[in-house]
Amino acid sequence: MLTISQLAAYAGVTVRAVRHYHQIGLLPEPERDRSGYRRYGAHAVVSLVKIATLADAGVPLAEIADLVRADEATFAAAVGRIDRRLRDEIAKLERSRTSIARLAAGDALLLPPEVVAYLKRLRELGVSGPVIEGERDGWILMAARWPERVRDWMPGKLASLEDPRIVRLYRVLSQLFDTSELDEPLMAEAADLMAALAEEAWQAGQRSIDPAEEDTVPFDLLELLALETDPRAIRMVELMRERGWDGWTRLEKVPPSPGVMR
Amino acid sequence: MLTISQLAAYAGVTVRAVRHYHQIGLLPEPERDRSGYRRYGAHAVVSLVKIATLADAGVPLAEIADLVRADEATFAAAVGRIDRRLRDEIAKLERSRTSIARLAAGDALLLPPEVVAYLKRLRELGVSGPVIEGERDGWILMAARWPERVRDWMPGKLASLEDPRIVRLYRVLSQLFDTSELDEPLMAEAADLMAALAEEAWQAGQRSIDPAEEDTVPFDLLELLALETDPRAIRMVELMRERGWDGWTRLEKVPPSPGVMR
DNA sequence: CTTGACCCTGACGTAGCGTCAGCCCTTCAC
DNA sequence: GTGAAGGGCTGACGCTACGTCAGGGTCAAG
Repeated sequence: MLTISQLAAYAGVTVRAVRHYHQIGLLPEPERDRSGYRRYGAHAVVSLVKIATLADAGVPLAEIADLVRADEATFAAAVGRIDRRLRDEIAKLERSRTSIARLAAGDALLLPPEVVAYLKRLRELGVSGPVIEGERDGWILMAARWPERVRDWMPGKLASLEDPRIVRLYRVLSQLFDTSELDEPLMAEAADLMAALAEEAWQAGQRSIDPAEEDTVPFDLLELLALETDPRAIRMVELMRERGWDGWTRLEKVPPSPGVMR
Repeated sequence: MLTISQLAAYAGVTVRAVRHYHQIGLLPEPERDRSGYRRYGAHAVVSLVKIATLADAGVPLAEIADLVRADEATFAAAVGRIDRRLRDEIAKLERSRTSIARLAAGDALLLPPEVVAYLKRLRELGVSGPVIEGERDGWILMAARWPERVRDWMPGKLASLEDPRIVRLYRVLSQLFDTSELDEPLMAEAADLMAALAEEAWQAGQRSIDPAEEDTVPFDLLELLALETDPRAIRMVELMRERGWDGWTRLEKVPPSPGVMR
């Protein structure tokens, strides 16, 4: 007769595992000796070896009980189920691994490579940290909802960086948001630049996305993000409104007003 | 501002997951509106998208907090750790899958194919169910401790089935244990056969395994298994002892005695 | 005013054990 | 005889990442 630790050692499992199998009724409780210790015979060893082998093969404990005494059909079905489950788990982990691999290459997991390239270009153009972080977070919002569309947009965005006025705008914004001061003349310059660019896009027929059938939530979040990030963004919205534009990141033409927003 | 379900939907997670992230401090609790509802801004969306993306990539939640604001080296190390962990998990599941595949082919998971072939041969020779089950359980015990050695033994075991006396022995045992009667003359025949075979093996120099340096536990369990399985095995041991052999599955020469065992 | 869709907190459940805590039993050396 | 070591016992909490009630409040629409 064996003690619990001898039994466990024979089957290559821990004592705790054996007690667990007792607890869930997978392995019957054996007789106790006069001091209350469990004493195991050869049948218990055979049972435990079977259990341990199946468990090691990835069979859920709940199914092992049925499995060890099932007929052909039940057995085959169970094996099929288990195999499918394992296959799915493996596939999921494989996907995780490729994601992790992309992680090793920087922002690439959260943003499509095109966006990463765009942000890199901004950095090269001397755009400051805070502005780039705002851009990145904004693109994360967009990419979360429209991963494919964002990729389509990027060539245009990248090309627009050839326009010296746009580069100038980014640099002005950099200067604005890199300190904690409120530089009113500089903000006016930024607003003028943005208004001019918006007007040009408007003339060229580039309206904002049709609000009728579009999901505006990402754009709303974009506005919100800017307002949350820096109180000066509120002032910028005001300045734009004075110039006849509503919004900050997605501009709409409105009658110019000198009023306060909200 | 978003409600919790809008936030969750945007990031593609469940409401419960968001609350869980709050609970473990992964995502900061937002302001509440006057009815106690959580209200989220754009920054929360960005944070949650990051968290969800990393979690989906298989990063443990406990590491995500560090990961989203780690320096280069820490980040690379963490990514390396995570990738290794994923690789190991995949490898384990792959092994499980091959095991499961073997399961689909019968006993093959618990016993080496050679033993399965041996048992199949016994069945062909007309050995009855109970005896085969006893054999199988016995081999499970042996294979659990000595998987390799068992495979080496099998060619000899298989060859021994060419000996008509051994086949006869198996058939007598089948007849004996297939009913619940105690057939004394048949038991005597079985004992005579076993004794003769043991004597022959002994003459041929095939001693039992050297008990000095051997692990006898598997053999002890084998004896125990027989005694547990059927009380008539006790009688068989007595009969063998009268013929000068000790044990039942691993025989040792002893002075013949008509006494009772133990 | 009701109805259905949300929101809240709190708490238990999941799988398979690991790991105490607190106590008993046996054995061995001193 | 007496510690100390090395089992064994039960009971209970911990871990992962949430799912799923239960019991109750809130909001918007018909």
